[in-house]
Amino acid sequence: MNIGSAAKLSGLTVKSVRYYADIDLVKPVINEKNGYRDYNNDDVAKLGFIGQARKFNFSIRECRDLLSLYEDKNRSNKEVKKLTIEKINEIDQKLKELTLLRKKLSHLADNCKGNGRPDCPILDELSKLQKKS
Amino acid sequence: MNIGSAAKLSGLTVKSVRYYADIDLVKPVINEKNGYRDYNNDDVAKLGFIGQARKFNFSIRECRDLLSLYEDKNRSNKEVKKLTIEKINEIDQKLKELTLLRKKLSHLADNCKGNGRPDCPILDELSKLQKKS
DNA sequence: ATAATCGTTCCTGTAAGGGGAAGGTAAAGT
DNA sequence: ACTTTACCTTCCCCTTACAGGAACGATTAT
Repeated sequence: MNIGSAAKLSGLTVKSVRYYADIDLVKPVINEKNGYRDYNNDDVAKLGFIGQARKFNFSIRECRDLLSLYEDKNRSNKEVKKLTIEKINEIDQKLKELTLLRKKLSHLADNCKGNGRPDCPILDELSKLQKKS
Repeated sequence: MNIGSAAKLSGLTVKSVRYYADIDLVKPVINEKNGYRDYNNDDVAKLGFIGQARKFNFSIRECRDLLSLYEDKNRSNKEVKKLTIEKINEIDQKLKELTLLRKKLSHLADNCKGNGRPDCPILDELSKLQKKS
């Protein structure tokens, strides 16, 4: 099938599918007659798989790893679980950072009356050169 | 002072300081003799201000806004507070997304034994084409 | 035959700089 | 005075994961 159908079936954009072909992630056969990319059902499954993994925040590099595990029928579920746990840890780290950031920002906001006067504790705070992070 | 000193005093990298000059965020005087950028204390204060705002996750575009408020002695603290609240809301949104993502991922991980066998519920799940997000 | 839709490649842009090359300038050591 | 070292400059490529669009060819529908 052509790229449009493959994109629709896998739930991706044509741009993404073409990009994945460019970076050798999912390489279709090339139709010699017209130069069109020709995708089969297996390719569509891989594309869908990647789409899901991307939704789970896996990078393209990680998708590549997952895909090779996905294609290897003798792979160990240990590696897959390891990748997943690492991703969870990453997310936890990000959550921690964002939570701290939110705390600091709301502290700033709480101290500012927002009453239209020129004095602003937020700007005052931002203008302090801080030596320690 | 030269760019190196300005960078050190403001806690930024030389690359960043030069970049901020390139995008007209903090424009130093140019020394006609040697073409060097010449920063004064006021510039350093602005650079430090930007560095702080960046740490608080404000984008360059937002830093530009904050900076013009910072420089305007008659500004209203209302606008500054508004920007801050918006940033907090953004962070809340991101926190929500990440939390959901974490839940989904740990659900995946929980269902996988990771015992070295080839069957992997994680890959099985990722290979499902999902119609609804 | 013609128009609409689909496909192709190629170029540009995104955010916010990092890395490094090539070359000029200034300060410090000998 | 001379050399080494340190610092400055511009310029270009690299990063992520595509999106947007131009220019042009192929296929399909009217």
